Amino acid sequence: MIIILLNLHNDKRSINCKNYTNSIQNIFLYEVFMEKVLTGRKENYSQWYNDLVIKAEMADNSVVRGCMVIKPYGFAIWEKMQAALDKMFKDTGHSNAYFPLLIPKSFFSREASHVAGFAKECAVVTHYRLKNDPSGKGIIVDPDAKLEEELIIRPTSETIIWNTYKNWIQSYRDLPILVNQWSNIVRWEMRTRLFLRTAEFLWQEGHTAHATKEEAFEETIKMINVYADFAENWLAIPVLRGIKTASERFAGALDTYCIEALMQDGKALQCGTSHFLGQNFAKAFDVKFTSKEGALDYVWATSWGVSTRLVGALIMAHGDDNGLILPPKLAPIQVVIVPIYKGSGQMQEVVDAGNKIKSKLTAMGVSVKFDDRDTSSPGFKFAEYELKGVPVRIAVGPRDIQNNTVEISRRDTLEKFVVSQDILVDEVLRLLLDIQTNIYKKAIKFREENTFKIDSYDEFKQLIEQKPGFYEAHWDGTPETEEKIKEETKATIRCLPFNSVDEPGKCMVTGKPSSQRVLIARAY
RNA sequence: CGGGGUGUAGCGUAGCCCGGUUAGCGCGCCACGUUCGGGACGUGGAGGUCGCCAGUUCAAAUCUGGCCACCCCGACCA
Repeated sequence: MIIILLNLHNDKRSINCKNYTNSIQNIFLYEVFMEKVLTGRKENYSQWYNDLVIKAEMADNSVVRGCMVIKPYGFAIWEKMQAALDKMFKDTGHSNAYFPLLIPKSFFSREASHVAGFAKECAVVTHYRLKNDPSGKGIIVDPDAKLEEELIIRPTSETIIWNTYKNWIQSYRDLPILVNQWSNIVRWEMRTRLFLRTAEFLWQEGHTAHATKEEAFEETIKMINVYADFAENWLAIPVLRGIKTASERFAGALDTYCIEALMQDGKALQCGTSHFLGQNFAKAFDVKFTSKEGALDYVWATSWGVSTRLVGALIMAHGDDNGLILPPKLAPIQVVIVPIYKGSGQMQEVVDAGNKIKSKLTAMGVSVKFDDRDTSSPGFKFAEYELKGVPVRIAVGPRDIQNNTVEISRRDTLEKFVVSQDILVDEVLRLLLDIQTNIYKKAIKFREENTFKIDSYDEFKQLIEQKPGFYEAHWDGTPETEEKIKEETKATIRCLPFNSVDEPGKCMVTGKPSSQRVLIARAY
């Protein structure tokens, strides 16, 4: 009998087996069936991710290939990220501005490596008008409306910004310029995934101009540290800071710094980058300034950015088979209250109690949703908010009103307990803090358990298949060896981590001398 | 952009191989009633240009061609 049920369960057409399982009163299998809303992480991680993004109502695919619709719940998470980051940028002296979406094509050819890096994935605007198709079939591009100079939809804004900075900067007194912009950009990607890689995405890009190399360098490091701080204290995702190898460097940068995080499937995700641009863009756009001493010199530059990809990071770093697990600091809903009642007689009393709890928590700055919809059952709501990763759930029913209690459940551990309403607010505040640190600790533990020192290339080739994760290995510093590793193992050098100790060794591939271990992983 | 797969109601699908009634089923949705402490139940109901365009045929969800979209695997990337 059990075998039959399991088969039914695995069969996608098993819808009717609900009744069937009921009829033989097999409660256990019934529950297994009901929980089967998401694909399990172990079963198929990328399917789990795709399911979750859709089912938690974060985003949908658009009819336009590679583009996504960010739905209110997903966008609310992004807005919370924006608010936190924006404050951090302001606190470090930056101001927001906005530069245009469209960039003259010629701007891109000014900086040689920049154009080489982005040319392959640019959307181009060639015309400015449509007209009715003379053959009567819809609408066509008007061939008479061809642009003199074609425009590129920004894949990043260095060129348009440095062309503008030229007009802003004459003297050292005009420096530094510390500007950030929140915008969308388009990179015509071959293969896309919601939040992780889409043709259009939202991000912020900081663009700063400095009088000295030292100052620009300091800014580059400062901002990668801001990102690391944000990742760990807000996203609750531990990150490694480091410097990219030449081949992974931003097109047009002298150095690229990054934060790298480990996802639950053992793959690395680059979560933010900060570029030391040297004088490359100043030279390309002829941006010079007169120094205190009266000398004329090119301006020093940085740029740095994080994107809606961070929403994907959040999902993959913390989620479980029941759905999202959101860090309380970024959760659009921190606490959901679910009323439980029998019949309309009890309803009013319970709803009143729920509203009271809501206002008490709201007064303490907690974002609360009281879900008093009469159209779905408590059990349904429990599952729904677990899917959406709401950190704390409070259930109130007649029994609670009688005992002056509530039932609290925390999303990260799924533990449930009953507390007195007298200490409810304190308990919730404590829980929110605890969940924030707990999921961070859990992520650190996961990273520790999946970070390996490796010295043998043969061993590495096997292990990267069996136990994907972060690998620390010696590398001889040549692009040839880097390329070889990439080709043979699909893993890449993610970065040369800041925190790695000086440790003379031998390159695991060539045996040539190496001064430190680098971080190698398969990456998104 | 290369290899593979899939497209039938909002979602999941049967039917397609072998063309022929009114395209079947589950979830969801709507109405009413009973329910409500872990995804409730009953009764009734609505919902489909079978991805799009052409072709073959007396007749196309079904056969042929083209196109589009999505998924998986590669190359490229935040």
